[in-house]
Amino acid sequence: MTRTGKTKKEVVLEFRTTGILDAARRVFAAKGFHDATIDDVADTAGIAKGTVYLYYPSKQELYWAALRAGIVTMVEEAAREMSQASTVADKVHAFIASKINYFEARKDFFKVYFAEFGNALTHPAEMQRQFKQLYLHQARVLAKVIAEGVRRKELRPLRAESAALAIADLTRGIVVQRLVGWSKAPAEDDIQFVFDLIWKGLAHR
Amino acid sequence: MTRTGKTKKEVVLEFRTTGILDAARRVFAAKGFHDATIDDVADTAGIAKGTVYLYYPSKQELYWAALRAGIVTMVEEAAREMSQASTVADKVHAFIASKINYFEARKDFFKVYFAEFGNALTHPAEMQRQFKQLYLHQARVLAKVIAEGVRRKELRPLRAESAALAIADLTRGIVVQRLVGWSKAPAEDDIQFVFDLIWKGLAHR
Amino acid sequence: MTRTGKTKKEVVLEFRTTGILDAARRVFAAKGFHDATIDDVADTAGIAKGTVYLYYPSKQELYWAALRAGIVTMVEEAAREMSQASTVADKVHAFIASKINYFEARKDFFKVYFAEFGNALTHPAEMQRQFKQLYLHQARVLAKVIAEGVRRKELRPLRAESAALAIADLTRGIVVQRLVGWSKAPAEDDIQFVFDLIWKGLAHR
Amino acid sequence: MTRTGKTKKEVVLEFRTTGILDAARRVFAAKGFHDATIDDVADTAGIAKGTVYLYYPSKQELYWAALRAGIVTMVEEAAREMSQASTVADKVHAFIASKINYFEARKDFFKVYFAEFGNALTHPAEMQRQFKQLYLHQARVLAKVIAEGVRRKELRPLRAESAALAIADLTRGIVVQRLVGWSKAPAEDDIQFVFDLIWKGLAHR
DNA sequence: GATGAATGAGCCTTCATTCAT
DNA sequence: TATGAATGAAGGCTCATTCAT
Repeated sequence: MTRTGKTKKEVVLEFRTTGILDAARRVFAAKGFHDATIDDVADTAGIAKGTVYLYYPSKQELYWAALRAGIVTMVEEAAREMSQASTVADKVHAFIASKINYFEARKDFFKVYFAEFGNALTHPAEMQRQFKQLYLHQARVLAKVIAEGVRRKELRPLRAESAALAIADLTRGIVVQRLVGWSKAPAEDDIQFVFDLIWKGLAHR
Repeated sequence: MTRTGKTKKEVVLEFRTTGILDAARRVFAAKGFHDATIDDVADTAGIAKGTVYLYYPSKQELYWAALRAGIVTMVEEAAREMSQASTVADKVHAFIASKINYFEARKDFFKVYFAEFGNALTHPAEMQRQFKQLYLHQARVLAKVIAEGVRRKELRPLRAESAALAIADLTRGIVVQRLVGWSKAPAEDDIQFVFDLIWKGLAHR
Repeated sequence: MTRTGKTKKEVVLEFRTTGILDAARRVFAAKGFHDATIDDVADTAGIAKGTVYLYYPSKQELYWAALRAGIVTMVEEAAREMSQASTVADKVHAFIASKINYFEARKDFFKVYFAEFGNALTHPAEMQRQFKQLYLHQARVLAKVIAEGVRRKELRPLRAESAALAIADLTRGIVVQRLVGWSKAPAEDDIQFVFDLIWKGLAHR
Repeated sequence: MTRTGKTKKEVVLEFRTTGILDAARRVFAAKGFHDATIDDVADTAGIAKGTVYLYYPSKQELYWAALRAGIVTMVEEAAREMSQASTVADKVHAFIASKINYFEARKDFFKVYFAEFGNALTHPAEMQRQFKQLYLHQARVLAKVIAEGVRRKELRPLRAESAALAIADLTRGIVVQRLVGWSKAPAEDDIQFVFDLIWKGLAHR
């Protein structure tokens, strides 16, 4: 008894979409947006060039779709893991761990994500609302946690939003270090390092 | 009486070089590497397209030269200001202040610098030795300070190199916030915020 | 009781053929041959793209079929109306009136027809025998009438074939004027104008 | 003593412009707008594809430039020759002769001109103001002559504008006949035929 | 040195046509 | 028969780079 709930059309659509997005992620990660060609993506996906255009109307849209797909699940995952933690410390730890682990498993996506970061300043208009919203959303969730911690005196009084973004920066930075090979420590250690650093600061007590 | 010791040839060379680099920085900042054209740069510099090629062999080299010029003075400035500070805390503070102030005064350059950061992962080969060296150099100077502080028990025991890179990440992050307008605080306040955060951490004592 | 003598197959064939041809005429009229797509035609006809190919082997053939269909009935109509007139003058008048009225009622078709006229010189090979034959056929019918009129001294001695083509040109020209709005006169008046002009010439007696 | 009054730049500009326009006319005449490629034009002109774009911003603009160049001189020539004739009959004759002779010497251009005619109805917006103006201008000059003739009772009373357009249609028609080989008569004879037909009409006196 | 006209490789995108279902 | 997803050839246009003046 087929209870997939999906029509065959939907299955094909998802199959293609997934394949193309997957190929796009890999190609964009390897070459960057401009040096990647639709032919590269098509070849990688094992389909013809024109087929890509049946699913995405332009190279730019394909890029955004690939980016969005990764960000959405990243944000979801981080939110989920944070919500499962109870203390402020655990939530901050969960945020850091979630992102490092996510990118550890999706290095290709991280490259695309990180590159888009670099472009954000140059082409702010293109980093459309949706991405900014998505990005700010997770920062805001973290900021709330921090604000709550401050209120409860678990944290020092500080600008919650800026602190949240700082944590995201630190986390991203350590992922880069892992990717370029400057950090060969187990992910667990790096997670602990980042958490420790941001939690206790540099200073000796 | 200062005798520059420069021949006329050298003066012209520097004049052109400066003008082209200046134009390049502005154009690359505004459009990004790929969307910028050599014609844009030439027009901005007020010279002919061919002239650019008399001083830089390719668009890529021009880009790197513009990037390098900015990084070199940034690193020099940071090193100088750190050397003038005496305590570990002051040196860390000097590093942060130096970079925030430098970029505050050179927003165009920061955009180019930041964008290249995004590309670094995608094109590691192109982020040539020199940039990596330059970048790592300043991190290493900071790392030494941190290592020294750890040895003297002024800082908690931690991975000095990673901590140094983390400080650089945090600093860069706050510059971005300032650029996109998420932080409207005076530079002084942001400098203090970053220093404070990294020095004391989040946790309440 | 009329027994059409048509099998169901033939009925379907005609139904599809008519629908496609109808859509083709409208689409080609609106966009021209090159800018029209098979998808446009299929959408307009309310069928799938592939279905068009079940009835016409190529876009070019479809175009010709649409053109031919219109020309055939146009020629038939002109021939019929001319045959019902008795005098030379009436026959010439019938020719003019028939064409102006025909196009008046089928503006879409006229656009396709007129556009093909422009292409005829550029792609003479494509203006296949059939169209040339069709086109020349009606001209020849008219030429015979003129030749007959000349023989009977009802008309001045002149090259009958050229005169026939000239009448066709004049008629086509007035249809264009009506279409672009340069002539807002009732069709009757324009028919009279063309007939009058070609019959009496410019000169005052 | 060089008194060309042209700078070298202007000479080069004109040389290229002429060469490209010439090639464009030939290519568009041979293949039609859509089937002609910029590469075709460049090859015919003996230059590289990119060079075409240094002088014309798009294929469409190049086409219009080629069309305009021909129409302008055609209209000028017709106007000049008409102005040199004194009687109404002579002016009408001059108009017809001028156009037939012009196209006789520029068959390539006529094909482009005639094809554009076919497109005019389908893409009225593209048959920009300038062409319509140019085309109507010559018709209006002729219309004035006719109106004047009507006033002086040299011509029968008739709609001058429509008559002028009719003469243009007849003339264009005979050029087509000559081009496709349906008329092998000397140009002089065809000119006389058209003039005679339009002047006296079909009817025997 | 300085110029800018010329070059031509390269790529996104369209769409007629095919064919498995 | 009907469908529409898939194909891939083709072409307009850009722009880094060259080189004659």
